[in-house]
Amino acid sequence: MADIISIPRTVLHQQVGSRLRQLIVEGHIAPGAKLNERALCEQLQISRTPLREAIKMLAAEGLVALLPNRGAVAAQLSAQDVEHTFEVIAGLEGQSGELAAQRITEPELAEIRALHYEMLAAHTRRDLPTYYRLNALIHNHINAAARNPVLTQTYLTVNARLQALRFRSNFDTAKWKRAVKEHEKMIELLAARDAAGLRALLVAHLEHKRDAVLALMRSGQLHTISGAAA
Amino acid sequence: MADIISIPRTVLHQQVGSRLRQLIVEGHIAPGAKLNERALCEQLQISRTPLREAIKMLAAEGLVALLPNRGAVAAQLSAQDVEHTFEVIAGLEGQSGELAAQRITEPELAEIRALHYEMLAAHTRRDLPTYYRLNALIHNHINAAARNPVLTQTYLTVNARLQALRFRSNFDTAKWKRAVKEHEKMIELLAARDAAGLRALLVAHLEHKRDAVLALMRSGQLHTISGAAA
DNA sequence: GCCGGAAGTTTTGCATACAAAATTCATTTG
DNA sequence: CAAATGAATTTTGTATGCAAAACTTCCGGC
Repeated sequence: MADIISIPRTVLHQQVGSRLRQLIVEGHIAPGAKLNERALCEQLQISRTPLREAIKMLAAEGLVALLPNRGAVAAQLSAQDVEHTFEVIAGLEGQSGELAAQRITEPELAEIRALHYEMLAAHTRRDLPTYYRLNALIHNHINAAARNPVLTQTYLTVNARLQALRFRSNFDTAKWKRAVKEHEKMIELLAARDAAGLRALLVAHLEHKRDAVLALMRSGQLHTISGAAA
Repeated sequence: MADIISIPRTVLHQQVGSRLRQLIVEGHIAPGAKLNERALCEQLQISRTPLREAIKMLAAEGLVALLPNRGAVAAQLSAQDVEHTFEVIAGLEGQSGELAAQRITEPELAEIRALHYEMLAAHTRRDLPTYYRLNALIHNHINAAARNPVLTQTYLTVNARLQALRFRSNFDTAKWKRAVKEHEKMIELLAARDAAGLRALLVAHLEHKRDAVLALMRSGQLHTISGAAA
């Protein structure tokens, strides 16, 4: 019964995996940076075995790239990679919205509405960190309302690669305003149970985000090298 | 669509990962079966280290489940898991079709048409294995025409979980006929560059497949490992 | 006869050891 | 002085060793 609570000590390679994932997604390990096993072993106070197992997991998630006989590096997305990844994310989030519009309950909708108002407050105060936190929360709630753990898991895995770009630090005021507008429309469509409409909106929303990120990349404000991948 | 990068694999854990993936997807390791490290080490003639690293990769892909202090088992999907997974696959393949309709070239379309006629021949001969091979080939070609490696990779990873079900051994004649009809329509929509139409068709196609698989699961006819069935 | 538990065995998880490949660095040579 | 070469060092990849957890077996008690 208490299996949710009674997992205090998980296996080491899982812990290391979570920690590494955090380090990469939060940018403490920059895209393209080499993952030196000895250094990480010392830093995390573990031996190489669980570290290597964790690295292999992150490689399967697409967060690191394995170079034969040369270890692993944090994944570095080219402009094309970013486009492709956003395209997939748009599809996943669009489907998430489509399903959520069909399956969301009134209490869930109310909670999202509340979060939306909190977000408006953050926007008014120009409080970007809080805005981002609430923005992510709203998207997570929509995702949860879709009631499909496989979809959620897939979304989180692919999205982690984009989060590693750390494109949150810059934000254009006009674009911010548009994002807020889009969020307002989102709530309306959810309330109206307009599945197709919400899908379309979310896809458009992601396209705008993609364009913003690509613009940042081109302007060099993102530490990403436009490689010749794929 | 196998990995394009089929350079002679130099790293052992990659080889082991591919082999294990094959064993699970092809049903030689049944869903729910325990992965005994010692036994697999002897069978594959390797030590435990690369084996364990490979198992961690497969766990990240969702092909095996890790039980703390109790090793790993091949993933076993519940009816709900199957529904959720098909839902995601439908979205991915739908998007794949949508993009393919926009991006496919004439030569690619011609090749798919040719494969389609070969498939019709296999259907007429009631040659199920060839039919399946060609069916998979056509879907892979459509996927390739979408020109999004991230989408392809995501699709392959999620789809591998379903392939492990080995639901191909049984096929109803009426359903087979419908599947052929759907494929015919698919080509038409591709030729007409009807992106929305192809998406809708593929989603419906996957829904039918899902229903067939769920019916098989309920009747307990699943997990019957038919031989190579060449 | 069946259940519970303790000793023995197996298996897993982590650490370490060893070998091969890659990188570094100094030296040599044109 | 620059490029090339080769030895020394570092780093990765694989195998093995050891301890803890889980499973098995067998025995005694009810």
